[in-house]
Amino acid sequence: MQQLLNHIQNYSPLSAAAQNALEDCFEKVTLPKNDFLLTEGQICRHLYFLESGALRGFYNLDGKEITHWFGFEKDFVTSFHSFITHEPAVENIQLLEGSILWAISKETLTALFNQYHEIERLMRIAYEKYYIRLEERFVNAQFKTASERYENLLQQTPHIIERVPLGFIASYLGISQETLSRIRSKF
Amino acid sequence: MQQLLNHIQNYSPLSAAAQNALEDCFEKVTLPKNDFLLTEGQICRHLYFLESGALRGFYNLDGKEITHWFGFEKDFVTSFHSFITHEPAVENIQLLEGSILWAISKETLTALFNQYHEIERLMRIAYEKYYIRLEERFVNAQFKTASERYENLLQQTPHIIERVPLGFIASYLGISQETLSRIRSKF
DNA sequence: TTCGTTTTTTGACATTTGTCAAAAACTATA
DNA sequence: TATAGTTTTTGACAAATGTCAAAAAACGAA
Repeated sequence: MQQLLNHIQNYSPLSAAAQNALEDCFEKVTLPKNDFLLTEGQICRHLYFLESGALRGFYNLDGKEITHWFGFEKDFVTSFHSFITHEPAVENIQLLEGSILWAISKETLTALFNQYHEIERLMRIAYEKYYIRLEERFVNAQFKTASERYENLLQQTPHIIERVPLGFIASYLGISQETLSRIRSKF
Repeated sequence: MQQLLNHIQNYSPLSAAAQNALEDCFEKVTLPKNDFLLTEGQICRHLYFLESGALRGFYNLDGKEITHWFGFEKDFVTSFHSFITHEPAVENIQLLEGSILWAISKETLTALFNQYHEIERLMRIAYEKYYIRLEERFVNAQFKTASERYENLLQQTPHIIERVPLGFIASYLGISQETLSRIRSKF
């Protein structure tokens, strides 16, 4: 929990009262490897902070699992579309490692926003960060070649390669596993 | 200006005081076709609301212009990365049509956030909307074929095709102009 | 309208990436 | 350490998309 409070105060400082309120409202969740945090069709009603561990978001397309994002330590994770719109999620969230998470429901978070301007500010800033992170992934996906995307990954988030099977990484990069394997053999 | 106030109150209601503050802080900008709102290397210090007209964001890669987004009526536009991080923009923003915009500087906006919780809330909600919009574009870019992306565009934002040259649309979809032309000939 | 410019389409070919099947390498565990 | 299961690599070929050059069409100003 302290890790969560420390982390978010990199975004914006919090009063003691707001910190206490957050402590009261987040609930600890411990899950083993391969468990699901969410399965498609459910409405995702929680935002999670990943204290330790790793997970992936994936959806099914023509019988194949398409992994489109990963979460690691200090990431906020949720099925954003479902969480924001209250529509059923199209994706699954599955643990890649045994993990410790802190969960807060949308209702509780909304109540905190009403009570503490500073918490809503935090969220506004978090969205900024996540927006530009996504924007970068978008540009990579749309305008870079498969090799460039892999090299980017090597340079910017090498920890992913060490912790995640290559099959998941291939679809994270938007290429087939075979192509990824061939790219890797050229180094 | 009234259009701006109406539009954002779809997100979240505003007190009269907040509305007046916004009215005082946004400045009207009128620009002719082909003018630049921003050129690469500049720090983008403003957020704009596009009341009427159209524009594009593009950057240069190997001598080619890569258009990666468009803005139309009722869109908030800025170079998000630059606006958020205060780093020089890698992109240019150019008017596709003569346009009317409302501009607010980041400093002024920050001051409004401090004064009006409800305005910061509005921004938090706006980021939510823009986040899931971008997420959808990302999934399209990474996991859909060129034809699927074009069909998507036809169904979801047909106005783009009517108002923007095909060359820009091709790079918006992440394909070459020739490929786009061939896809179109199949309908 | 006509001329010059810009935009869009078409053709020929090259390159990248995907698919399917099989082999090889790795991992966990009995 | 032997074995079954999983993950990764390799090969052969197919499909999608890109590139370059030229033709055709559309557009705008005089």
